[in-house]
Amino acid sequence: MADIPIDSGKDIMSTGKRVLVVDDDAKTVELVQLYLKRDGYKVLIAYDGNEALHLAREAKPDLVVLDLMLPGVDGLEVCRQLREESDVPIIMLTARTTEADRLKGLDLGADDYVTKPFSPRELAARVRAVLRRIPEEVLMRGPEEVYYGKLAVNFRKHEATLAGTVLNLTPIEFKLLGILSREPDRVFSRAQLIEMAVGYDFDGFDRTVDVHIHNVRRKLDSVPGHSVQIKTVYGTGYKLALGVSN
Amino acid sequence: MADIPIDSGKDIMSTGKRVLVVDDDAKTVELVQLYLKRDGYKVLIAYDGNEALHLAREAKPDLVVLDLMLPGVDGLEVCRQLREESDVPIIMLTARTTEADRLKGLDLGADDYVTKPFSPRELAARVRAVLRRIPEEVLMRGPEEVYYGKLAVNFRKHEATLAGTVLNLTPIEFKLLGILSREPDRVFSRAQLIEMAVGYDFDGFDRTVDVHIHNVRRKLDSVPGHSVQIKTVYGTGYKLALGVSN
DNA sequence: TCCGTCTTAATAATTTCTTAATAATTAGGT
DNA sequence: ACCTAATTATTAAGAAATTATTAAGACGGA
Repeated sequence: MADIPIDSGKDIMSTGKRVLVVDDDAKTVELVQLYLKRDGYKVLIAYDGNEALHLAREAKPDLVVLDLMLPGVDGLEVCRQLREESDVPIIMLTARTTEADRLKGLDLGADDYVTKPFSPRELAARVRAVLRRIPEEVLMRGPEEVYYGKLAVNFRKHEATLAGTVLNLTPIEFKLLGILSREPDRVFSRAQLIEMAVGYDFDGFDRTVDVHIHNVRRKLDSVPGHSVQIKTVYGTGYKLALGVSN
Repeated sequence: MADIPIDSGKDIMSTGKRVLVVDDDAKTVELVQLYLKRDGYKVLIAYDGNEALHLAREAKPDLVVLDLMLPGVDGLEVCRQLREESDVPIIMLTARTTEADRLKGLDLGADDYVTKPFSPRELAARVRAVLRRIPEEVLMRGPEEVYYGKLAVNFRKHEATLAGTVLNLTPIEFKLLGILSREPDRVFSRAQLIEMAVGYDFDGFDRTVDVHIHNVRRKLDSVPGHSVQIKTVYGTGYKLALGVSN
């Protein structure tokens, strides 16, 4: 097999997100743990419902893999409790596959299902899928580096330079400039920019973009003798353009 | 215009929009269906390309979720066909496809894509996101740029040029000129123009258009050596026409 | 804890929209 | 041609909407 995992996941690795695995079967847990660790996640383990709830409150994991069949507090109950306390994504492990069961899980806020018996590979892929809120493809597709005026944006190095000077951009700033650079002159709405740079599930406020754009502009302007600028299109959004040299 | 919530996703529920899901894998379809239904959409299902095209023509869905790997007619082909017939937004489901495949899909007019395996919750969120920005992109659909005489209106750049000179138009002015340019020589009433350029719920009075038209004319006239003009049709409205060069 | 980043909120600055008043033009009847 | 009523053009000012800027708090990671 192509031994390159479906989505390279390497970006996620570095983030070291925490995944809480809840299952009373030690063997299952071990197997899952192995695969998740290989993907670079930190794995927390709970063998029953109470432990799960406790750990979830303590460690605030980024995702919970939850078996429905648990000793003590039932899996569905755990799910409901978790939902009351946070928005942490939940992947349910279940042997039962009736429509009713699925619906129940959905109503309780599960993000995805994996039915037992499952392949740990599949589970790992689903974990990546749930945690992958911003498709890295958005930034990684297309050429490795794009140029516009004296601006160069290198996506492999994750680095932008203007007239040879390295711009010290934060992650969001880099994504914004990357998006704009890919299609200079095209206008992007704030909603589009937010979605592509922050994530489709961002539930904040459009105007956050303004601040990021402002900061990118500030950094662009700190480099003298170029003409790349982010233009405001009143009532619509922003676009990258060449203006008067500064 | 305050207290109407700006649409935090799930408000769309009440609209009951129709989503066509095209995939040959019954399990995938079922899962997607569950999540979309929970969000209040009416879900139509097709298991192959022909069925999909048929249903799309029949039911005119508001959005299509389209798997690329289909038996019979290929997903890309379905995408292309759909695009020829309508502007319905398309979200593509791609398994591990090559870069080339994805770009192809986007070139064919897909609005977004999700790679398998995906979290159904993510898909639901994307559906909301795409449907949310339809109104703002309504002008973007159709041709990216239209020409009339020496006038060019580019919707992607949100920029109009006359004889190569950029016209500095306000949002409403741009929309007005865009509407007129799409169908030169056709007369539009003030009510039509107001509705299309300002909004369905404008509660002001018709004559406001006159001022905007006046301003567009002024900006057109500031460019010498062309012949594009907005003509007044007494008692009826305005239209775009070619007149004597100025 | 310290540091960098993100988000939000408040306020300032800017641009655009609408209205209203007046002038100019048109159409139609005489 | 002339007169009149209706329609449109022009202008400027105040209102409204959008964007810029700044700073403070939240949050997570070294």
